[in-house]
Amino acid sequence: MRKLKAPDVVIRRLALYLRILQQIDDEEGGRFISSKELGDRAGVNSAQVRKDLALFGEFGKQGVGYEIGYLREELRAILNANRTINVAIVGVGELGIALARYNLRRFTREKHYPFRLVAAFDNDPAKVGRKIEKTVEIFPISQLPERLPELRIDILIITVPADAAQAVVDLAVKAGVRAILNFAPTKLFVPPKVRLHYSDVSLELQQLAYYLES
Amino acid sequence: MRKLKAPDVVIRRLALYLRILQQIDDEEGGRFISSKELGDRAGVNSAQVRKDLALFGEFGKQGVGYEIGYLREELRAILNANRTINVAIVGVGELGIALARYNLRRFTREKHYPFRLVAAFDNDPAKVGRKIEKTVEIFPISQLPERLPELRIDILIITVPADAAQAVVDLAVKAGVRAILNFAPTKLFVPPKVRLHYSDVSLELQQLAYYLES
DNA sequence: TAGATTGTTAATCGATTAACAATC
DNA sequence: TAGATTGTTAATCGATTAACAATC
Repeated sequence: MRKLKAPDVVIRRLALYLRILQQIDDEEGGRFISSKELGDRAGVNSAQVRKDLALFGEFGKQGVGYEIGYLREELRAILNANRTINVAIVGVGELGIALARYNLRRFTREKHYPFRLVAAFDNDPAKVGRKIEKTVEIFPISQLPERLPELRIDILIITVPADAAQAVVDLAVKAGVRAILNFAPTKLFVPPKVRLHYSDVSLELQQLAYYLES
Repeated sequence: MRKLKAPDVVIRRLALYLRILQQIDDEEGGRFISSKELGDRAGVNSAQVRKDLALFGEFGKQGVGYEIGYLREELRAILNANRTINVAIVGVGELGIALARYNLRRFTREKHYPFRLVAAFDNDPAKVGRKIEKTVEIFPISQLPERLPELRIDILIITVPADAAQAVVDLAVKAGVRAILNFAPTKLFVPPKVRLHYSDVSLELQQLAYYLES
């Protein structure tokens, strides 16, 4: 039901609020936080904090604010951060390996990090069959259709070259993938029910370049 | 002057249009493109394409469309993609190295790729003095203030751990940095004249997780 | 010329912020 | 109680889309 109403930008901010609450809890252990303070830390207006939260329920007390531990758990539930999310990477190049290790390290070290890397895929015969950090097996991309349901992969990270990305995505969509994070610098096409986000470093750089003195 | 009027989201789309035009030019070599077709390829409305471009001039011909080579050069000029942009990376961990190599490779292989990696910075004595791919020297972070002007660094990429990022940024700001791309999963504070963009993988994953079935 | 497409104005849509009664 | 802060409605702001005269 909630999927119907909340805009994407609100979900992004909820994820940010959650991160902030987890940091506060770890470091300070204070009990209540006002929308003003949470907003300041997140860089948004306090009215926006209250409005974002109000889309999902009433979590605060007038005159007091939000109980930090309670709000944190509510946000974890809303964002599915209270269960393990299985992630796989397609494309075991430099970036793929860097992201894999980054993810493995955070999963090992942080008690609440929900993203577990369960597999990697690549077409290079020299890579297939090997493991990343002795734990994550590398499968051929052709095995995506079987492995996706078998390993209960929730999110697929795409780090193959741009000209290979659409074919990978087509295969994954046919196998029923629901969420994709694409690092390839190209637009991809998926059916509406599949969630697709982009992370595009060279587009970011190009955007920043605009603001330099010419 | 142009810095005054164009919203951030327009600049992002201009960078996308430019990428598309460069691809078309490389592959097909057609002469004109309509706002309809460019919009379809970019995933935006044709009126939006025309409005975005109209902020910077009149680049099209009624009844015909936009001459591809001409529009491409105009966009390259607007976005500063027609000159070399010097980039440096602070934080030579997995991600930093992956981004460095990725950038070096594209600079070598693509004739119009404007981003050149000129330096890296890290505090690990085992890394300082070594080079990435035999070309990019690693300096201690303490040398940021001298190297920034000396190497004419335009954009700084931050890949240090979250708890070290603000100190790095403070140092860079004092040394006059103008644009920063931050990969550390934390909010950073900079004066308004400094342009700061974020690339936050775990926030993206958390956002995607929301859309999964609970 | 007739058809197509631009540049731009007007209409719509959605998101952000201000304001305030309710209430802890 | 008095002060503070929520949840929510109303006002504002800005971005997107539709429409169309101008014109290639």
